[in-house]
Formats: sequence, C-alpha cells, structure tokens
Amino acid sequence: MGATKSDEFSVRDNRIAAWAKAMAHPARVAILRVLIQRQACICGDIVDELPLSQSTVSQHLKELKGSGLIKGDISGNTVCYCIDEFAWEQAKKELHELFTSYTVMRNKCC
Amino acid sequence: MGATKSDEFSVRDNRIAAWAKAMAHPARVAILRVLIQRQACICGDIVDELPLSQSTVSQHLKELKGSGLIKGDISGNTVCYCIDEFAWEQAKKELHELFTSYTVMRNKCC
DNA sequence: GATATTAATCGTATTTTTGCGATAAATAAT
DNA sequence: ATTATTTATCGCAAAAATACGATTAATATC
Repeated sequence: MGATKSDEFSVRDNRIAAWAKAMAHPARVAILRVLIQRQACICGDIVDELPLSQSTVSQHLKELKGSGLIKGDISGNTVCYCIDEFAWEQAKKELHELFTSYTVMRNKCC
Repeated sequence: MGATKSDEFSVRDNRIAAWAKAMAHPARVAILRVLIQRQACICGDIVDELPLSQSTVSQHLKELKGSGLIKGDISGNTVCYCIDEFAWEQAKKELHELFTSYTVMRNKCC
C-alpha cells in the first residue's frame, strides 16, 4: 500500500504524468526558466538563483534529468545543464494534444 | 524541513507547478481523459473505469478539484464531474507559453 | 419510516518527496 | 603535491502522497 499502481495505467498516461511530475515543484519550474533564458547554465549559476541549498538544487536537477527534460554535460570542473530539445518537444506535443482534446460542447452538466 | 518553500518562488511558477502536480499521477491523467471523452461523468462511472478503490478515486478527484481543473455538481444522489473550461484554458495557455518560450539556438553547450 | 445507494471523509500503513548538513569524488588552481 | 572549487551522494528528519477498508452523511427507493 502507498505505492502508485503504474502498471495499471497506459504507457502514455504514465509518460505524461512523469513529465507533469517533473514540473510539479516551483523550484523545478524556476530551474527550467533559467535554462530557457540562458540556453545553458553551469550548475552553480542555478544554485545562486534559487533560494535553496546546493544539495537540494542538485536533487531537483537530478529529477529533471530523470524525466529527460534536461541534460547535463560535464566539462572539467563544472556541469553544464540545458533543455533537452527532443524531450521538450515531445512533452510539449503530448501535453498540447491532451489539452486540445477537450472542446466545450454545451453541456451535459456542470 | 521537508516542506516546499512556496513563498520563495513566483506566483506564476507556483501556479504552473500546481497544475502540473494535479496531472502528476497516471490515475489523474486517466480521469481527465474520461471527463474529456464523456464531457461529464458521475463519480461512480469514473470509479468503474479505474483500477482503484472508491475512496482512492475520491481522493484523486478531490485533488483535481483542488487544482481547479475540474468541478463537480451535486445532483441528488450523485456527483457529476466535468472539466472546468476556464481553468483548463488557462492551464493550457500558461503551459504552452512556458513550452514555447524555449527555442533552440545552436548552442552554448550540451 | 426503513433500507439501499452514492460519494466524502477518517484512520492507518506505506512510500515518496522535500530539504539540509556533511561527506565524497573529481577537476582546477596554486 | 597541496589546496580550493564544484557537484553528487549519503544520512537523516519532516512532510506529503498513495492506497484502502470502514464509517459517515446524504439522497433515493421501497
């Protein structure tokens, strides 16, 4: 008990939920915005922009990386993060599909 | 410790995170799909379509209602749920804005 | 009025998330 | 070589999410 029954749901719904989950914390939305604005960021820059400790930011980055929405390149001493354009496009597309699959038809109830 | 520092982030990022959080579970994505397909559903119909107990579905519905994405109308014995078109449109718009605010420019790193 | 049906809530167990300090691992700078 | 910088990971504590059976509250049916 207490664990999500992922098996019981479609792959697509799990995938959408996973993307949503990646964006389900304001810190992670903020991180995405920083990466979008700057196109790329070394980890330290992101830590500086967020009101969270280095270890906490590192964890959020790990989650975002786990979702595929961002990727990180090690270059010497530092790690450079950026949006993964393919995953980003895919998430954008699938979420948009879900949102546009609803059209109001006046109206069975509510 | 252990509680999200919502205050430290922008209202907009919190709002987007809240919508994402509402969609961050495959059961809730599935519920949204059912509501979109049928335009409206009494609670029992949703319970029948999901591989979860009545109380668990009720909890997911409460969360979706909390996010504003859906609303529920009591009509006698039953509760009829449907998409809240205004919140839906707003979420669609703000998420789309976030996704389209990224455009690839070859490329500072990664 | 008594019984059945519907959906929310309560109580509880389990799992997951959030957050941070401390430490580790790796490269950079001296 | 030693020291500093950078980022990930470990270990922990607190909080939140997930799931369900049992109960409650409300309307519907008999």
